[in-house]
Amino acid sequence: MNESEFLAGYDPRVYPAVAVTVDVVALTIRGGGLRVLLIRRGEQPHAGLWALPGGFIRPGEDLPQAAARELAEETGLSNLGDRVHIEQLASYGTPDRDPRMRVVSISYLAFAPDLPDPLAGTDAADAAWQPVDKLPELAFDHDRILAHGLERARGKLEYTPLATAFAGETFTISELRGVYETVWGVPLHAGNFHRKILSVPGFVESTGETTESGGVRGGPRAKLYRAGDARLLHPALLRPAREEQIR
Amino acid sequence: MNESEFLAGYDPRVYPAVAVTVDVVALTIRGGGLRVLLIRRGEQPHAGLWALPGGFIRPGEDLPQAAARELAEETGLSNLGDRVHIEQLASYGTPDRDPRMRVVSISYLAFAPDLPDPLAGTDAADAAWQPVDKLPELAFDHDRILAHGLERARGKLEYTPLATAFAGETFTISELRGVYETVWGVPLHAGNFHRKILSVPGFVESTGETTESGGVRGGPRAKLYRAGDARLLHPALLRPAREEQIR
DNA sequence: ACAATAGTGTCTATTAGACAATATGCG
DNA sequence: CGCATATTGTCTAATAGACACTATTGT
Repeated sequence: MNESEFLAGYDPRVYPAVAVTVDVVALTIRGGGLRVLLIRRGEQPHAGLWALPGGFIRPGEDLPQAAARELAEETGLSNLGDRVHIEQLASYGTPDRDPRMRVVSISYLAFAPDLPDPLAGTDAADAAWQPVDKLPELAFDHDRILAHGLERARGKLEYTPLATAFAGETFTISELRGVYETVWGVPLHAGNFHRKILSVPGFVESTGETTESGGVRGGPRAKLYRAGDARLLHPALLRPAREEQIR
Repeated sequence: MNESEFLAGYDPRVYPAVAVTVDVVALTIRGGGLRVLLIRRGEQPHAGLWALPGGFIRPGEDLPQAAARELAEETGLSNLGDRVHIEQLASYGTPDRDPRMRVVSISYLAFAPDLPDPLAGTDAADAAWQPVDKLPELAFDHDRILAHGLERARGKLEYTPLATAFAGETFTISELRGVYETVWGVPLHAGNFHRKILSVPGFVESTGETTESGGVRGGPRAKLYRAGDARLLHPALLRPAREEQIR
């Protein structure tokens, strides 16, 4: 190892600057479908394209904190705090993923109940919840990040109670089934689903209340539940076998 | 938003430098137990403490490439390429996790069959495979990263064929069972395990060969298998229920 | 011979899933 | 009234796990 290698290996300050950003894949269920929060970029690069909300981390700011800030700031949705579940997704650092400079992005995955329409934030020309099955072209490598987020979300519904994060404070079993059907994109058997949910310890707990009225097309009032204290579902709710995804 | 906020939000160059490192949690099975590759730091900070192999990313270098390089470089183990499975674990960016400067670390998780002893690399005073249940104090927040890696590894054995990455090119069902027992830390029923493995499509495929001899304490020769083409195990191999881990 | 291990057989409790039945409430 | 929906019941096939058995090989 010569001196320049030594320096290159040991002192990061000889490098061109590396910027660190957070990007947020925020998912919700709206209009009967799964939607992701996108902002339209107001500035170069990729001005005019849609992108995930995100931006540079600030000094002294922890990563999850930066993700929450970007989500709130770029959409005008504040006070999200306790209604949104947020977790780290993955990091992306391919050298040319941003034309300006070396940018490493830490992505976060957020699950939200149906929220108000976002307001375009400070550096966004526009912001909207967009259906994940009818997406515009995305800036940078955000299509890849989003695909990764969707895959993660679908998987986590199986073995965690995360589906409740898409529902309101209280919900019916049918509403919960709607979450699974929407995220997984498959119809589920109402009766078996109902029994299965109630058989998983700690998934949901009864509020003792029922809905005010039956469904719009009739039917009895449904019992209301809130999220239970389980962090893992045991046994898990497995998706119908997907032979093609195994290999 | 005033001008300084504007600048802080838009131009990363006004920030103090952020350094990006990769750290690798490399796991193997040795001496009947699960072990992790640690290096003893030769330099400040935390000189003398054990740490995960890792270091700053280099210009033009992709993140997985950096992880593979650090693993090879800091241990003297080269040509690992095709024998080691490596995947991204998580990222850590708490502001004060490194006393020198703001450092964001992307961690990688590696699974390896039993490899030769590492050689201390260029900036490591020492390097060794150390049992995960008898660890020394670790530098930085590496204990947290390692704990996260172990948790991930244990979980992935359930629904992916990753256990084969701990075995050699070919292996017996008993050896594979040993991997599960070691990583999970629980004994498994030999007969039921055997049947279960063979029932999962694409997990293992027979080589048609058997071991050269029986076990050291007797027994018939075992059939040899190699990893199959499945990427997911279906149905999964679930760990015995862990009531305490659910909530 | 004896002990250890590979591999297979069998039985039972549990579970997933198909299907049915009943009751409630909307139009 | 007629239909959609919530909830519960029943049956069957598949599975996990306990246990047992046979065959093979090292000491």
